Amino acid sequence: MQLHDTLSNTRRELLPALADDGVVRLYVCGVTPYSESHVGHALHAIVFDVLRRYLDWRGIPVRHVQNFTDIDDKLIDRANRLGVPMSDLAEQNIEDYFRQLRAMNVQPAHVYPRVTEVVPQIIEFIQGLIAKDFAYDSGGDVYYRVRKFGAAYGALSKRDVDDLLSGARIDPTELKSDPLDFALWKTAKPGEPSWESPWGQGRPGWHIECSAMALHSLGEQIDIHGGGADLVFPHHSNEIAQTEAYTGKPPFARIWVHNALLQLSGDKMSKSLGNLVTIADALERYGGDALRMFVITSHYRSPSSYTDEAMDAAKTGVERLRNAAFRAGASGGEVLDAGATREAFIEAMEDDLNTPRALAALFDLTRDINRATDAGGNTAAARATLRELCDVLGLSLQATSSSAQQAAPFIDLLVTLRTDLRAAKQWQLADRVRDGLLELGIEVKDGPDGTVWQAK
RNA sequence: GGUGGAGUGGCCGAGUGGUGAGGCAGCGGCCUGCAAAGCCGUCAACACGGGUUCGAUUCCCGUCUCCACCUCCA
Repeated sequence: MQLHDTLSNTRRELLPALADDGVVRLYVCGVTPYSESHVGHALHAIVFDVLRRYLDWRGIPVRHVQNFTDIDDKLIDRANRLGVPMSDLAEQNIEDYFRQLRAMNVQPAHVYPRVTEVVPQIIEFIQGLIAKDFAYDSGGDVYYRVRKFGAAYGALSKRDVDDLLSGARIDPTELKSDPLDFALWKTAKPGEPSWESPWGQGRPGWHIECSAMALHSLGEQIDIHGGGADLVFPHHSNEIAQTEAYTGKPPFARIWVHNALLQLSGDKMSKSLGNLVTIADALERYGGDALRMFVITSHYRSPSSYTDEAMDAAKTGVERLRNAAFRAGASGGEVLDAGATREAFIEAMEDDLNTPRALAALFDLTRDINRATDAGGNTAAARATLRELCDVLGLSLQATSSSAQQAAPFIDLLVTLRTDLRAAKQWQLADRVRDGLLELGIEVKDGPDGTVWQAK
């Protein structure tokens, strides 16, 4: 499989995996659980879930790690404002996030490390950097010597280290010896959660957290490091600098995979307040499959905009796939072969996870299935393939909500009654039943083999 | 200002030096008691100006516009 690598700006072959055991090591920068997750986080989760699912499906062993940054400035601020412990706030948001991942049919990562679980390892990491003179203690803060790492520091973000100087943040309270240096450890301020360290009470900086968690959950070198494109600089640049300086084993990651960010346009009025759409909003309005369809409709490196029109189209598209995947068909007749679809699907996915093209193959198969079914052909195997490939993309194709499930006996009764009315050519009454059900979100469809219904 | 990316038919969105992407919507037809679903047909694009080429949406140059990053962010 070929994946675009941000560092070399080229496509790289994923296999073979770096480690002897052949397991692809995948580290993805996760969320900071300081507030509700928005659809951008959903896109991120779905993109890497599709990658993970595809590798699983191809029989490629993968170890997927995604962290939670549960020590963080914003987390501290918000917890203080709410008057709750930082850990409670983080826990609450992590629980919500997990629930939403399930609703989006995202397979859990193998490990979800948290910063609070690896503080001793972080301290050890920093000590190692100090021992190699890549870091220095300055009044209880510890900073990383960016200059010492050299020009390689700007490689990922394609920036010249000297150019970075002009943009470097100057905070008078910090005790850096060079403006480019960044904090590995921060002295505790009053009211902040803190941990004991050789440099006094304090807490880790953001960047060192991910380096330490990746190192301790996957090892010194990994195959894929993923995250949002907004993390390229400085977060991932810093990760490379820290980890490679510490281990002395470049490259830290063979392939850097960055998903483009979701635009939240179309809502000009609330621009000032941040026109964020939460995952919960999107799920309630369109459902997990539609959200996922929206994401995989475009390539993960192309920025896309979340709009109602796009979501409506995605939802309708899912229904088209679902209708074909579960369409009743004849068991006799000519057997429809889906082999070409499978090949096209794999070819697209191998090509830097080209989900739009993979999806196009599935829609082609959908048309073939419908056509063959109309012609009395045997599409059972083709439909099974469609369902299988949809599953690789993480589309659940589940039509019926739990509430509709509970009402199923009553709906069945109404539908049976309506069938009797139709047999008696009582069209007006039959239509009243159908219209009434539609208003309740139940769609009734009459086919040659009888009437079926499903929740819209 | 710097770095990177993008401008494709009504909308979303792939891709390619010359062959139909795909989806959603529209239109006409078939099917249906009527619908829905489905099928067939149809419509239409490659920001602008140059250049290379037998031929460019696809390569090169320029212009315009948009976005991201350069500060916390998936």
